[in-house]
Amino acid sequence: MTSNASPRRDARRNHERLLVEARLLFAERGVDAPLDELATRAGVGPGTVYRHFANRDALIRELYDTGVADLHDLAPEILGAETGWRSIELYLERLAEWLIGSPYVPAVMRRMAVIDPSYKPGAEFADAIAGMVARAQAEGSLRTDVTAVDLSVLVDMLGSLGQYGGAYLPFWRRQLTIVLDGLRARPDNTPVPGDGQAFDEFHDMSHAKGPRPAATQASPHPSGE
Amino acid sequence: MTSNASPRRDARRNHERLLVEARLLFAERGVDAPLDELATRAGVGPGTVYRHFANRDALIRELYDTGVADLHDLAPEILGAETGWRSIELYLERLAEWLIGSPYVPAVMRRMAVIDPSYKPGAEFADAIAGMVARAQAEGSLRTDVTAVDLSVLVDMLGSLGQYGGAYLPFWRRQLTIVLDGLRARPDNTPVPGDGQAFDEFHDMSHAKGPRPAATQASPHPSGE
DNA sequence: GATGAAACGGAGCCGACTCTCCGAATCCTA
DNA sequence: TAGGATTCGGAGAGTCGGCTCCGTTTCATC
Repeated sequence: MTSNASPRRDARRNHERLLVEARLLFAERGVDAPLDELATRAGVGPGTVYRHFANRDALIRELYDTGVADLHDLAPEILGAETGWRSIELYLERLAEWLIGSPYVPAVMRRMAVIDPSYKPGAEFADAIAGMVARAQAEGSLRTDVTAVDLSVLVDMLGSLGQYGGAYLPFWRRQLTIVLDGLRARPDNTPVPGDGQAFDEFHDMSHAKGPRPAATQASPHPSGE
Repeated sequence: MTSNASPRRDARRNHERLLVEARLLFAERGVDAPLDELATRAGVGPGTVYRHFANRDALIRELYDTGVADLHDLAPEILGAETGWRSIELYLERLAEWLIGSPYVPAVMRRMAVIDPSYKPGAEFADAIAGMVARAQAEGSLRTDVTAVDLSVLVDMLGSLGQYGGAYLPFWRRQLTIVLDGLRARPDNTPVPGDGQAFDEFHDMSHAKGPRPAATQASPHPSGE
């Protein structure tokens, strides 16, 4: 919101091209892909990249913001479903579909946590999701031993299939079906072990800076095996 | 198996240290992390890194091989379970646990596909897994509309939680429970949509070079939103 | 169309990373 | 413990990507 004067048409066009190509490039090669290549792909000079985005971090932040805006667009349909169970179905399906179609998102989220850990737009979704879960559980359709965080984690798990590229796109709904069947309230379900997490922890988790090292010990296979 | 002469003790020790630190480093910062930092972390000079691994690709290949060896160690317990269903449980649990504890694996697999797409050790697992699935389905415990590939994909999904770092480690079994409940044969399951994939396709998928671009279009949110 | 302002392109500087080379240090054998 | 071979350490050459600067081009307005 600096000056309300419209930028020139060519500037606006280049800005859009850069965002579009950045999503493709970051999805393919990670958020550290050379920005000179971004320039080439977008058909502009390197200088133009830096005119639009002060540096890589600024570009990542803008991609992050458009992602959050996407989520806001999805919310009404999901939360407004006729039954609580239908909301759950839509939540998993729409969000997983979006994640799979936006494979740059996980890397951008993780990098944002490094750039500015205090930046948490979208925190307002927490209450809505918790309400959705409570509704479906009161209705008797969703098993009562899962939490809103568990659902969000399942969404991320399904979304991780986006890493597998376009070849997998026709198949992820198979896993979605299995997960949804596992979420139904049923007398003979195995109880979910342990306690759920708070929603705050989910933000930190889904934006994890990277795997914490402690878990990785030496492989039992010394070397030349 | 080049020369059977043992390397010097310090050489062997450094080789192990480098592998251990490489797993940590690649998990934290990706497979493109600077090798000079690997040297620092392992407490050796940069020259030593290149004495042990001709280049980054050689290091990645060796990490890949130790991972495949880990899998060979896991196979007997999983395949030798008393019931078909128990095999399925162990397959999901043990492999997911391993993946989560080895967060360098996905990146290393993807990079290996780039380095040498023809290198596919572990292809011999396909028949064993297919047999395990057939056994559990014949037994009536595993739903019949899932394939061996579906299970492998579920393992990768669970394993993707390793990306979330140590903070999540106590929780992934919650999602495992849900998935297992979704895999049980039940009269009122939702049929899994579409056809399953061949196992060959799974190798290419799990080693996907990176998300194929086609799926990522522009966000509907032009820019300054 | 002329004019001023805004945006563009790309050459080039700077810092970071990869990998090499060789004198110094360490290890094994006798 | 002495000798010979192997390995180590780190300085430095070469390369690559991030980012800047400014002459040139494009755009909006009159």
